[in-house]
Amino acid sequence: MSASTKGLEKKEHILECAKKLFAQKGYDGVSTRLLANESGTNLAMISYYFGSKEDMYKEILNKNLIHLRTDIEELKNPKLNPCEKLNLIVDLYVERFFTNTNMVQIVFKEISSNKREGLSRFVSAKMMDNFSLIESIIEDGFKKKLFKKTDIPLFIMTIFGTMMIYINGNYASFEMVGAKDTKEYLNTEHKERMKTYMRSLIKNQLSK
Amino acid sequence: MSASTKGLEKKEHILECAKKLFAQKGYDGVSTRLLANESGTNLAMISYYFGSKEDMYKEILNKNLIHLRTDIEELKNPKLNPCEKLNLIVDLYVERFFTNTNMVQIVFKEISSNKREGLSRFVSAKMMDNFSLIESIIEDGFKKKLFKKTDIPLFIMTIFGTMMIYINGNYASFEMVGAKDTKEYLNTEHKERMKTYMRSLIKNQLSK
DNA sequence: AATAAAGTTAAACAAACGTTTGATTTTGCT
DNA sequence: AGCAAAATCAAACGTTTGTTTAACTTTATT
Repeated sequence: MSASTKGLEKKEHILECAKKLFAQKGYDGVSTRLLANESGTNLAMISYYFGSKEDMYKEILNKNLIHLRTDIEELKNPKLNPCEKLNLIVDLYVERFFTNTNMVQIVFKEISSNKREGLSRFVSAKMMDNFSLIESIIEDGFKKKLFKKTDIPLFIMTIFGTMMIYINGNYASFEMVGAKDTKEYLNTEHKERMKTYMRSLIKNQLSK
Repeated sequence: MSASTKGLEKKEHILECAKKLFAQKGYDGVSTRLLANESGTNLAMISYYFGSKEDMYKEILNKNLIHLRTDIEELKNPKLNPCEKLNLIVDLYVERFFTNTNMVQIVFKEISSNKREGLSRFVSAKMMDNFSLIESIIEDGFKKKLFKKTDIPLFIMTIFGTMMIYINGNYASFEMVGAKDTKEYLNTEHKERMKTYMRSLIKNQLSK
């Protein structure tokens, strides 16, 4: 293995540890020394690889925000009606939220923070991209007289709010659904339960 | 005005500033010096009044958590059916969320944090109290065959998740609903809009 | 094998942190 | 007015913070 490859692996390892820590404790709650200990690397490696703590944080956001983005070819299939499209897209979000829990937590912490104004706006804008896709599908459903009227922005908040609170709620959330720990909370069974529920939400709120 | 009264007023003023700052930047994002500047007091007053930064934070939580609690006599009125009760309770939550935005933000930051384990569990438990009241009303609706079946824990997350993301979402949220700033975002018009929407959510998800 | 580049380290840096000190001023009470 | 308690202050405390340094080891290339 080449030195640069090994270097990249170590860099990735640090990023992975940082992601987990930021998700748990927030940006200000994670010191460079804690990160160095948890990742088993020397303190100086953070500056060496990333320049600064903040640059590392931004790199995590930049690298991972794309994973939360929905961009699937199937949605362009004209045979699918808006309801089917919506179910498809929400299924995908549940899937991604359940497999990128750390990122979901970081994104929400960032959005709900007023510390790094520019960054918050950037992350918010990325989320808005996701929202607008859903919005257009719902509006299409209106035009085709398939959906009843609802408050679209608030309904989109409902969709994301439900998933956000599920992923971010920790003890409160996983005790609610009767899971005994985080692992059980995020297993396939609970993921499918969420998908089923989200579909019922869409059906009840939109279908005539 | 007596010295002790004046002292209490100042103490309250510091608490009020701290609440706002913690809501914006999180516990670790607010230094005692920043708080001293923003509140126009001397740095030493924080220790003088509260003992420590953490004790002050806990005092904020203890003093304000009660405000998010729902405990109204009207709910015991047997003439109200479960749906009316649910509308009543959700109206109340919207009202409280809109008038205690700082506290909502702090509570959610605390719940979604893994930094102060004991405190997170404490705040989570307080929220669970609120959930259980809603849960019992929905279950009552089932028994009386007024409600159709749904995933109650997830529906409760939907209710709180929608309001949480509205209050916590900052730019992302208030741009979505077409508000130009925070003030407009939280005005009576938008509050009533949220109430109307929440009622539709309850009706569509629960009413047969 | 030699040289340069990349990676790693312990130690040190200045700045910011929460908190305490001791002196000083303001207040309430007799 | 005089005195004790409460409130306020600038300064300093010892830590912790993010970052840098300079010496070193390891790796890659010739």
